[in-house]
Amino acid sequence: MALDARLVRTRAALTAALLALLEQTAFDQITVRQITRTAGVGYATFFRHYPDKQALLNDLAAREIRDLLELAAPVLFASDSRAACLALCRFVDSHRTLWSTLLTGGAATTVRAELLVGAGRIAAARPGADDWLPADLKVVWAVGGVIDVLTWWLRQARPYGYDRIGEILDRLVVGPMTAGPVTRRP
Amino acid sequence: MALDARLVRTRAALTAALLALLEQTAFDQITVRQITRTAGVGYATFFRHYPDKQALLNDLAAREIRDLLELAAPVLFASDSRAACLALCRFVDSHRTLWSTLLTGGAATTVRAELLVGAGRIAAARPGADDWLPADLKVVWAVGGVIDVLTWWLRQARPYGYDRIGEILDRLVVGPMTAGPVTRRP
Amino acid sequence: MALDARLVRTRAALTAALLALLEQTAFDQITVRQITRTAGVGYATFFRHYPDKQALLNDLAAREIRDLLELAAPVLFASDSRAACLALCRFVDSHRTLWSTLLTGGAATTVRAELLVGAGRIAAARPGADDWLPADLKVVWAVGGVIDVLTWWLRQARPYGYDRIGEILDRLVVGPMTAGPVTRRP
Amino acid sequence: MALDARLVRTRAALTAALLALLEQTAFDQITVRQITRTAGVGYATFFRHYPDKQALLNDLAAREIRDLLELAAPVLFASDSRAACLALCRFVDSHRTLWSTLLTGGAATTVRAELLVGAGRIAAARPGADDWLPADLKVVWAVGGVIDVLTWWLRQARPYGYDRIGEILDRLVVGPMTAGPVTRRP
DNA sequence: CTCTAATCGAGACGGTACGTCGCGTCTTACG
DNA sequence: CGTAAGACGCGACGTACCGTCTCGATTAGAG
Repeated sequence: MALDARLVRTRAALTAALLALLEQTAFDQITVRQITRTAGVGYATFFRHYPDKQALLNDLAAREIRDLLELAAPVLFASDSRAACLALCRFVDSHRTLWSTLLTGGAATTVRAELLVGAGRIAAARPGADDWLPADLKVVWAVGGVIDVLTWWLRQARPYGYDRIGEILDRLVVGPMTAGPVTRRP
Repeated sequence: MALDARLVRTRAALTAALLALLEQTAFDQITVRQITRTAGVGYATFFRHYPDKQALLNDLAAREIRDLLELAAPVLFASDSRAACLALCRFVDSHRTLWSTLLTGGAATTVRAELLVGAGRIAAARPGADDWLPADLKVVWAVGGVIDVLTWWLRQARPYGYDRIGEILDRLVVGPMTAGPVTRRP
Repeated sequence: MALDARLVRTRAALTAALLALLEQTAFDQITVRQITRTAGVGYATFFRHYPDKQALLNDLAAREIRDLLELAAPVLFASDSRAACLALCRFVDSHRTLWSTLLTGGAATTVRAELLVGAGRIAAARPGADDWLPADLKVVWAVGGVIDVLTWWLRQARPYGYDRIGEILDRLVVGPMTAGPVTRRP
Repeated sequence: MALDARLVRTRAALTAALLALLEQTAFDQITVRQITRTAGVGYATFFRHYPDKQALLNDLAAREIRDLLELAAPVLFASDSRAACLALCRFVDSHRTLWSTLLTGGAATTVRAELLVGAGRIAAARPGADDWLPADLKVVWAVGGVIDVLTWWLRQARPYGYDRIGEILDRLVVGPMTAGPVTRRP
């Protein structure tokens, strides 16, 4: 059952190498050779663990995304959306470097797609009330909005506190979905 | 002043070919050879017009994006945001195939980035009131939201009317920026 | 009969340009574009005068070679071979730059072949006595030897006088063909 | 120390392929793709072994030329020049196909240059007596003469025996260098 | 503590696409 | 309305990377 120690070590090295490279370069521009050299691993060894580059990225992202979605799901349906948003931002804040890489680095497209799929699956399981907003647009909207705000946040040099972003998220993303028709400030 | 007729013809052929291919394949997967074959043009000829694949896409996207932004700009600042949203959607609707390709095809990332830059430039020229929402996040948010909704829209098999999407846009994107703090429906 | 004046001018320009370039570069490395630019002539114009690069070189070389052969022929058959050799060298000396280019530049192979053909034709017309040396080898030998010596001569920084080379030619090339079996110096 | 077996096999295949093609085509007209296809080797693989076409030819020629020069050197300096010439011709005769390709095929220019360099190096090591014939001209002359005669020989349909050519070589090339001033047959 | 099988490094290899260059043709705009 | 300029199709170049493969050389973990 327990995996060979070398196996674990090599995969960790590859994952770490990809993350390191993603901080500098777009995913598409990274070559397998760069990854293996950075990881201090033989070139062919890469393919003994992953069928290709994309598989490594997926493996890497999938784990984190699964965790994030467990926190993000309530954002869509929670009764207390503000608390949910705050929890979400606190999670991202505590994995700041990783998520910074995932969202602002070259993997953004993959992560966005992966998140959409995950969120869609969750939403499908909880059919919401019939609404002025189609259900799947709701998902696209929520995921897109969250990613946009988080990406912006993680790009800031002196970042805002997670509580402030949580509040912004709540107002920008959740608000208009639950709120009634637009009402202007006086 | 007038350009050589062959020059115009070739560039048009290349642009059309790329668009055609983008409907089927992700931009990164398209090869220059596919483009030139589709365009009925010699391989090397491509490089006499564009330094590389990306340049052709940029050239193609930049034109449409410029037009779109002239319509989209008011969305951020118009007093009558609903009318602005409707105009925006009507424009996209009347170039449906093209924008469908640009947003749902392989060029999405480029178009998003390009739109962000353009919108950022416009926004910078009009310093808004100091707000609970940072100015650049506002831009990211608005552009991201518009793209997300439009992308979803263009992906629908039997699309909604542009007027309905315009209203959704107004409520989802513009609403929370101009509205006061979240107010729940009773 | 009289050729168009422009025609003559263009051909002269092309010929001169090729010669100029041959001083620096091997013939194979010279491009038609270089030639036309150097000649101050449109690219396509080249092909209105010569079917390709080689044709220009042939045209250029053929004329000089014809002249040279009229002097060189006697070398093979003259009763006074020394005088013939001297005449040959005097001719080359008086066209030193041109022949320097032809023999030490990139056209050497062509010139050698062209000379062989010319000399062969002359030799065929004058069937020599049956000999220990096959007639066609005689031609190859004589032409090769003359070219080798001349090439070496033209490459010298401070060249020998043409009279000295004439004498060397006589001893090296003509001597063994006319002389009896090898006789060593005591 | 021992080279990878695949490496050896591939290089041998490439060398053989080039030789085969050289029998039909001038070196300049041969493409790397022809070579690799003939060798049954991937195109890019060629460049893992040789920086370009010329390098393969050099590699191929250099080996044979080294062997030849070890036999040819005595021609210049041997006391018994006739025996040396015979040995030289016997060597070429026993590698007839290869040398036929090298001298009468498209590689002639390269081989001639390569031979000149090699012979020059050997001659430089043995400063000869001060002579009426400059030392370096002597080398040019000897190498050129040997090549001319051998080339002619190898081109003959029904070739002369190597002994006859050896004698001719001796009389044509060696004779005039060692003999005194020209003496005519009575 | 050994033995054996899994894992590894190294890198050659067949492919495919790249972007460049030169040839020789053929169209075009201009004088 | 003819001609110089140059766009074009073609195809070879040399480079880069992919994913496969074959080598030995460790080296982990079961006996």
